[in-house]
Amino acid sequence: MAAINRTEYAVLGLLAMGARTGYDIKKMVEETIGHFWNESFGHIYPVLKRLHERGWVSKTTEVVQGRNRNVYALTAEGEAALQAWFKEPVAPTPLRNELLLKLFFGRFAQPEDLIAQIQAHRQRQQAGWVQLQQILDQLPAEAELSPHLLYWRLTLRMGVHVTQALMQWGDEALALLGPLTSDTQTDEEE
Amino acid sequence: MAAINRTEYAVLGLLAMGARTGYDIKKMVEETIGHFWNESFGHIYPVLKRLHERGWVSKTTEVVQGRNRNVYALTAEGEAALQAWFKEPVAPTPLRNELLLKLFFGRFAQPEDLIAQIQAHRQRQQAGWVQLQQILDQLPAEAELSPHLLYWRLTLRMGVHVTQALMQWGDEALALLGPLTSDTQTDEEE
DNA sequence: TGAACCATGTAAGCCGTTACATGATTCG
DNA sequence: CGAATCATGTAACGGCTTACATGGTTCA
Repeated sequence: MAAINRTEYAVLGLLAMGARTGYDIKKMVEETIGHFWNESFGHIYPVLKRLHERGWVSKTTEVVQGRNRNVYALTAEGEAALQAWFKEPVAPTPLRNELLLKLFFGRFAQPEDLIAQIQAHRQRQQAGWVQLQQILDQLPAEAELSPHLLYWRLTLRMGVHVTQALMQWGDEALALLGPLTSDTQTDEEE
Repeated sequence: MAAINRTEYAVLGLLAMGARTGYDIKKMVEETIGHFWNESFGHIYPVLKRLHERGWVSKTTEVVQGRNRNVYALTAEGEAALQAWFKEPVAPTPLRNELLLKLFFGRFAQPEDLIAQIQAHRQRQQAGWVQLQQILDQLPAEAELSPHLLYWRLTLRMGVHVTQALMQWGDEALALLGPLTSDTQTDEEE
């Protein structure tokens, strides 16, 4: 109940950054914050509606070539709400790490399955790392162009740090589980 | 829809580890997997009911001193389902990192607010790190007692790796944002 | 012509939390 | 006696995704 709807702030932020329509917002999510945030149409449109009712965004319906298009923009109230949000502590996200859950119950699994899980995990991190590096390498090209760059780099850097840590953990975990081949599972007294 | 209910597997796993009642499960969540998983009564009881209807757990009602107590246990089908789950790839968690969201829109914030956010984040990580170390230090004492220990250590080690990475990132971020004091915000053309 | 993109929205439904409701026992 | 713990469950509600429904434009 007290849970603040974070989608609202993602939408406000993207409108501040130049998004104009619901469709725009969805596209920008994918192109920019997609590495750590996702939104679906089914949520964006109702949120825009609610934001409008609350007076945080203005709504103008443009008719472009027979088609209707709803153009939204931040109002002063919306801007103030965004400002206030920056002062708000981040809402604790419910913890739910399925890999750790599987691992925690690892004693009931076949070691091969666990090893496969960790290897898959390591590969995902590896792929993510490569992608992050590519984006970071391309960033400086358009530097100075946008005052947002510093902040974008910051978010990417968190990705790099965490991804590296997860790869290192993966190596460590595999080294620890390596000795356990299928024979170890066989001792099943209680 | 295709999204598998992960709570079900958390419940199955905890029953395999000795939990007997809904209350037990909730308590064990807090005592063991609480660092990366949480469950509420309001979800556990319905899940147990569903699991029972599906035949994955057995249900026995004990009457202990006038009180009713529902004791659950894994059935063969439940055990098989748990086994199968270990082979299943982890379901991708919807990404939602509010700190990164705030940071990404950082250009619209007062740098002081962002710095405060990162400092708070760093302190949370620091506290978490200390806690993890304490748990890890106490673990070896009861080593050999439980075949689960290896796996528990693995989950704790991921916490250590990630927490360290987040602290390092925090330091880096603070160093980058430090130069930006309130004067920088003042240039507001556009 | 068909695919991809632009564009908007609703409905169904699960996931999950919080609050509510109840009541016994144990321990300080 | 009162707090903490054991114990079970429901109701309300919000968050969010998926699927459904629709239709125009652009480009290969």
